[in-house]
Amino acid sequence: MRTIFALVDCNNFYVSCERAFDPGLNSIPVVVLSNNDGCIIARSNEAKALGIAMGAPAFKHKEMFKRHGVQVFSSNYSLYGDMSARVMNALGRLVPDVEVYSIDEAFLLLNNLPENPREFALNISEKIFKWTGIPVSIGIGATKTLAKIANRFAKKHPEHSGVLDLINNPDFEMYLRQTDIEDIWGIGRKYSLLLKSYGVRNALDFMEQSRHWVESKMTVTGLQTLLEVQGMPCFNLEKTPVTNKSIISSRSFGKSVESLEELEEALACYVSRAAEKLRAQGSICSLLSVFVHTNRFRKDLPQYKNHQTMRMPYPTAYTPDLIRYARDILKKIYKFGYSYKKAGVMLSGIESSKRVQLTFFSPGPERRKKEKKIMKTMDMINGKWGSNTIHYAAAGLEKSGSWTMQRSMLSPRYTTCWKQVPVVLAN
DNA sequence: TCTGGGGTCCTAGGACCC
DNA sequence: TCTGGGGTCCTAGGACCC
Repeated sequence: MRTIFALVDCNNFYVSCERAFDPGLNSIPVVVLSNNDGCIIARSNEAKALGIAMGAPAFKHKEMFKRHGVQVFSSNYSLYGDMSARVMNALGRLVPDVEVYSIDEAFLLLNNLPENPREFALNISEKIFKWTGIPVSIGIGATKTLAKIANRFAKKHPEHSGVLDLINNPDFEMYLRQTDIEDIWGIGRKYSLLLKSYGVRNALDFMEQSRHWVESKMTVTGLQTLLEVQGMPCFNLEKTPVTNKSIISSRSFGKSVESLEELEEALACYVSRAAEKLRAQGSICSLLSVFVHTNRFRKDLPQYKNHQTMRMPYPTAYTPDLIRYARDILKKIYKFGYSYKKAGVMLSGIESSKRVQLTFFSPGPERRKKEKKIMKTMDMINGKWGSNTIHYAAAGLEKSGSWTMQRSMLSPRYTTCWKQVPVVLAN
């Protein structure tokens, strides 16, 4: 029995989330910006048609936004996260084997279907739209990589009605020929330049290369991509969510920051968030890294960046300890006289909190128990009443420092905040 | 004035050990 | 002048992804 993979991808996901609650946005150009309203990270088809590039800095487009009546939104991650969960849950009701791959993508297995995979996929996409208001495209192939390729065509060409099945497709070679080398999943900018320099321009060219040659140029990961394009699965469906091996929390600042005190405050906030994620996956960590850097785009200002990692005396998920260590590192890498634009922390050396390797320095069982209880209580309160309901004073009492984010065009939290739930007036 | 955030995997090279 | 051969572990950096 042959495995059939499908990739479900939400169309222009963040834009579609905004549209789901504001139909006035349909058929006009819409973009969503990154944190601090910095870059453009999602575009409606109308915005794409205006030539607005993914990742372009928003400030360079202000004029054209105005000229073309582009609707601009700050990113609203509570809304997108919740809408994503709705889509994934809906998929789970329709198909037994679902792998949530990213906030807007899921892989499915479509083996042993009673009907034709394409018909089945069309039905999925219709139901998802009906239940959540989010339009999706579905690509079907013998491997994940081929399903990805199919998905691009399903999305780009309306004649497919949002679904393309590449299995036993008579035009298979044509689709591969029309797939640029850099559009293959796993082949990025660097490798596509290299491959093109050898005349390998599209997925069909790539498919015809020898395993040995591809491995010698692109290591085993490239070889896996080759086999996948040739129809041999190297990547399976991963149903169980993986625990992260590293957790990063970092932000660019709303305005640049000079003082050690403000950096400490921002870092304490990032550490709190990272530690929350760490505990949520039932982990503890033994390595803590801190980094800071100035604004690399300001060529007129002196530049500085640095990072340092420390191994803690014993693995922990206890926020106050992590804040303390982060502050120690910061003091070592902080230099007076620079305008800092970004800082962050990374937790690594992650292991399960259930199998704690005790060391000579570990606190006694009584204290560990107490720390665990405090964290559990804090996480529970913040989970119930909203994040940051209680937090450490080190993270700043007034969230008004110049480091806090700018989000001047934020839509309401339609689905995750009672005060902002949309109201329908009947009369 | 204004340029995101968060991950994974692989490899090479150094430190260290016997 | 000549200076072993393996093995492991760790880290930094590069490539990729969304």
